[in-house]
Parts: sequence; C-alpha cells; structure tokens
Amino acid sequence: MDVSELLNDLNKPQRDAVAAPLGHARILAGAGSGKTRVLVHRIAWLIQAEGLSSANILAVTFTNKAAAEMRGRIEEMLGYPIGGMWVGTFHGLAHRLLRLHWQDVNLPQSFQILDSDDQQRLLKRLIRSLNLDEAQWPAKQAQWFINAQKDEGLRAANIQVGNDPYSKTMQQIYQAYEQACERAGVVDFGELLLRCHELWLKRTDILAHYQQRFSSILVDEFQDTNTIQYAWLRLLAGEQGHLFIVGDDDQSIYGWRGAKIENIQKFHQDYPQANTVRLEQNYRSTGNILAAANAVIANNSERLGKQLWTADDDGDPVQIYQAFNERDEAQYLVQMVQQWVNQGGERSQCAVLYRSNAQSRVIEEALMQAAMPYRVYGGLRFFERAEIKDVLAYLRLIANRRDDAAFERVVNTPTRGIGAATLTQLRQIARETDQTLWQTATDMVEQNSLAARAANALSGFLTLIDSLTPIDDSMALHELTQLVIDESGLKAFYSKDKSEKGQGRLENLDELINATREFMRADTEEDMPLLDAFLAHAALEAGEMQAGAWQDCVQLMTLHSAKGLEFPVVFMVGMEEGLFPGQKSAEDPMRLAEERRLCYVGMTRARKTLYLMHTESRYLYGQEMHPRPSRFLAEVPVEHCHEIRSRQPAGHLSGLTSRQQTVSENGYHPGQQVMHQKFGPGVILDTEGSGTHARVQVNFKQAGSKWLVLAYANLETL
DNA sequence: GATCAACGGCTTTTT
DNA sequence: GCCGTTGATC
Repeated sequence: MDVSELLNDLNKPQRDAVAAPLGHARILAGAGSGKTRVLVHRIAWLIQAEGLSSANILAVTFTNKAAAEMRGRIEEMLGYPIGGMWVGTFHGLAHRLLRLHWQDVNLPQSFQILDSDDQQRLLKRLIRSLNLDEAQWPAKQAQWFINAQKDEGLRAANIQVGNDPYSKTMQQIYQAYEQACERAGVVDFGELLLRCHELWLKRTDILAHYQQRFSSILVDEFQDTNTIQYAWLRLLAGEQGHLFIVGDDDQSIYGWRGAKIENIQKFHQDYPQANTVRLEQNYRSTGNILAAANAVIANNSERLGKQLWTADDDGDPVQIYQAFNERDEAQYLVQMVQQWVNQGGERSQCAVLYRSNAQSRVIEEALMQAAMPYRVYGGLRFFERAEIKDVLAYLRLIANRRDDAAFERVVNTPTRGIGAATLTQLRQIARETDQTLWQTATDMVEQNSLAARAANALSGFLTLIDSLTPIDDSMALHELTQLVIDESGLKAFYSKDKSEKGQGRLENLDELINATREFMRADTEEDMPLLDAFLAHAALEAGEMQAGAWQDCVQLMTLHSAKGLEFPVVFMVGMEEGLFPGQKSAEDPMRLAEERRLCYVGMTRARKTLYLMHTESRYLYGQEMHPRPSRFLAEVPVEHCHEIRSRQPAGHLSGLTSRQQTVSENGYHPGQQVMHQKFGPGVILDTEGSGTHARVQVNFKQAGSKWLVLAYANLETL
C-alpha cells in the first residue's frame, strides 16, 4: 500500500501531524480544524507506515461517543476491524484493566461501579451514621470534596488537614466512605483511575507489561485531562512510549470539574523534545464568524496562541439581536428558524445554545406555541432513571451480595414492611461488626434477634434475592431481568401509578428488558459474566437511549454539551452579564477566562449563521432583572456584526405592556370582538389565568374555537 | 405508609 | 418561579 495516500487530502500542518516522526507530539487543534481526522489518519499511519501492530496502540477519549466514532472511522479507513487496539474512555480503559487484575487490586471479581447518584446516597447515609449535621455537611459537598481529592490522586490518608475543622471533618467522611466502598466491593468513577494508577505504581511488573505493549498512546481533548489522568498517561508512556496528544487550550471548559488546562503546557515541559503542530485552518465557519470568535478569545491572556483562518467567504455578519425580554428573544428565534425552513433549510440544522438548563423553558414554550418540533439534549439519562436504577440495584445485589448501596436502595423498595427502626438497627450492627448489610441481615434473621414481623419481612427479602439468583448461566439476561421486575414487586408497584409518569415508568421497565435482550458483551469481556458486563455498561455508559423517531427537530442544549458539534445556524441566547458570564465568574479572572472560552466554543459551533441574543429584561429566579449586555458582545468587532433591535409591534412584547395587561385582568372579557393575525376575526368565549400564563378562548369565524396564550397571541381588540 | 405543606436551592457534565 | 426533598400528620 502506498502510504502517501494517507496524506493526500490533508493540508500541510495536518500532514506534519499525521506523519510526525515516532516520538512525542503535541497537536494544538483549533475548532473545526480536522482534529479527529488527524487522529484517525495518524493511527492508520502508525500501522501502515511505521509498521506498528494495532495491538501496540491505545487511544483515549473522554466520552463513549467520541470513542465509538473514532473506532468506527479507523475501521472504515483501514477496511478491517481493529480488535487488538484499545480505544476507549479513560474510565472505560481503567475499568478494563481493573477487571483483568481484580485480584491484584483487592477487589471482588464481581465488583460494581457506583455512579454519581449512588455515591451521593451512600455519603448521605455515612454522614448520618457519623452523627454529623446534614445541613452543615451536605452529601453533595462531601461528594465534591472526595471526587476532587481523587482527581488529584489523593486518598483520605494523604490529605493535609492541619487544624482546619472543615477539612478534618471532610477527611473523616472520606475515610468512612473509603471503608464503606471497600467493604461493599464497589468503586466510584474516580476510583477506577486512582486504583489503576496505584496498581501500576505498586506492581512494576504489570506496568512494564503494558508499557511494552502500548508503545503508542493517543489522547483526544487533552486540555480536559485532570491530574490523575495525566499522571496515568505519563506512567503508562514511561521512558519508551510515545504520547500523541491533541487538544485546544481555547476550548478548555471543564476546569470546574478538575480539568487542568495547564497540562497542555506541562506536557511541553515534561517532554521538551515533543513536536508541536498547530492546526489553524478552519473548515467549518465563515470568515465573519471566525473573525468574531477570534476577537473574543483574544481577550484571554496566557493562551498558547492560535489564529484560526478560513479559505471560505466572509458570509453573513454575526447577527446581534437585542430583545425586550426573554419571550421576545424566544419569539424572534422561532421566526428566524421559520425563515430558515422556508428557505429550504432543516430545523435540525438549527441549534439553540444557552448557559444554563433553566433557560430552555421559555424557548420551549415559544417553540411549542409555534408548533415547531424540538429536542432538548441533556437531562436524565436512561440508566439514571429511578425505576431503572431500582431494577439495576436488584441485579447488582444478585451479582454481589456485598453491595451495600444496592441493598439500601431496594431492601424496602417496593415497601415490604421493613421499617426505619429495623434498618437503623441493621446499619448500626453492620458498622459495629464491620460487616456488610447482607451478612448482618442474614445473621440477625438466624439469631432471631428481631421482632417476628420485622424478621419475617427481612427474611422474605433475603429469600427473594437468593431465589432470584441463577444457579447456572442457562438463564438469559433478559429473562432474569423480567423475573426481577415481576418478582420484586416493582412491576406491581409502578402499575398502581396510573398517572402519565407511572405509565412512562412501566414503559421504561419494558425498555430495560429490551436493552438486556439486545446487550452484547464486547469481545474483550468474554470471560466476564454477562450480568457483570451489563451492569458495568449501565454505569459507564448511562446512555442517551433517546427513544422517539428521528424527527426534524430544532436542537436545544447547553453551551457545554454543544462542544464537538457543529450546526449551520446557531443561536446563543441570554448573552447578559450575570447570566453569561455568571455573577460569580465575573469576579474571578480564571473563571471569567473559562466563560470566555465557553463563548468561543459556542460561536465556533456555527457554520453559516450565528445569532448572539440578549434582552433588556429577564425573569430569573422569580425576579425581574435588567441585565447589561454581556461583555463578550462588546468584544465582537463591529465590522463583523449586524445589530438588530426588537421593533415593538403593537407593544405586546414589551415587559411593560404585558404587566399592564395583567393588572387590568388581561383586558379581555367574554363577548369581546378581537382580531388575530393568522386566524382573523373572532369573539372571546372565556378567559383563564393571569400574568404570563393568561389564556383566552376565542371563537374564530374561520378557524373555529381556540385557546390562545395572551402573551403570544397578539390579539387586537375591535 | 401515603399525602401534603413547608423549605431551600439554583451554573456548567462525563464517567 | 420551579422542582425536589423533607417532615409532619392522619
């Protein structure tokens, strides 16, 4: 094969990166500069030009989605499956290593993974059992503390507390948490990496084995690595391995969860011989959008420095829209999407990006009002739903009786007469004897140390779990799941709830059975019990599992979740001081810089048209604010933008007018003649509610009777 | 054990 | 202003 083909359709810097000599390399890849392409080509290059075996390569990403995409594109390029290559997330790869070496890291073979919610529940119980005031020591804060320590590679014993009562207590909680996890044989996300790192430090023979095997390590989104992840990489690379890291310091937006933007500079110090290649040609956005984004990010100091450019046309100027209030903002956005659609565009090519999830509501209302399909990204994922986690907890307990978190979750779910008093006693004895809840419960039942009723209930639960546990692997996973759902009483429990919510839960349970039926163990997990593999999958890939047909929908998401995506039309809403950047971020230069990078990420998502929107008035947390336009707007050079102010059609959109309407009981009464722009003349039949939710029922001559939300209807009185 | 009122919190998210 | 959690009550 002629390897030069691999370089044919690449630009000069891309070629330099792909064909870099074997050794360390640092690729600074601007937004839309073909980053994934370079990674994929580099891997092909390593195999075809450098003669590496795919088994010598390890590629790390942050999300499962990115890992799956990379694997797919490599296989497509090479034309054959790359079984021996390790491609995965940091957590996925660490998990794989721990499964292989469970004995060396002191874990039960069936160890389970605690997700964020499990972790928080466990901490809550521990804080209670330590007799600490829950109001003063919220589980959430302890969780944050512990995860931050683990991200730094620190165990409870390694923390310098000094005389500070805060860290002292936190350390105490951390310590109790470590013990609880140990006893239950569970690990949290941070633990996967930490434990793996410790394994390598302790067992140099094991480390040497992997160092020898993975001579080439490629890392995506390197600017998002935290301390332990970088340490993990350096350890694995050792003296001989080659690190090929790709990142963009301007797109580092996860500092608040431990990502160390400075790792990208540190890399340069740690590996001074590494080549640095800058990918600055952008293949995504028009000239105006790029110039605007460049100008904004230029206000950050301490950048490694990149100047994106495009061979593309200038395109339209960036549209800056000043609205009266958030409803006007939403309405204008809807109009612009409509315009795009009328010109032959698709709704799914339009994305609405906001700083915080709470902002989606007003937009959703406006979209609904216009009967425009949309999809909101983010929110609860499938495997994180309560009813799903209930079933998973049963399965976890079946797989591993030591799993206290799972025990706690389902021992009385659905209620089976095991009361708070029994549980308190159970927990206390378990703590005193340093045993698992399961073991303690078994002992208590055997020793008859409980009142008859409680003993019956508890023993019923223990028998239930035992009876659900398959004796051999003749039972399919979905049959087991079905059995658990039926026999546990969860099905009956949720069936009682006739509300829409309850019905949805039942459907989710069916969906879970489907998921188990379709679940395929990865080749690498062949020697792992199917149930364990499935549970790990559920924890590590909580999954979007977005049901629903793939309609042509407007895409709504936070700026954070837009990273890595691109859309022809992008609306960035709520560009106001106090919101974006947020109040707290504005006061701290480091955080402000991160907000600015977030702005840069948002702007560079747009291919053709970018709308930056802000309002003069906005309801936030039940209060009306009059925010200043975001400083980021002022950083967009005038020559690249076009400002639009909301015209004031019939005065119905301004905050002032809608308040007047509210005060005067909306000003409508049955029998009144009104005129609607689309539906024509009609007569008011009824009115309902007040304020922004006020609605009127109108009988239109042509369109018949309709309920309309006053705030949107734009009715004229006749 | 279920139901309801009072209370507090409130960027951003993956694994 | 909304939502989830908690505590009191029947």
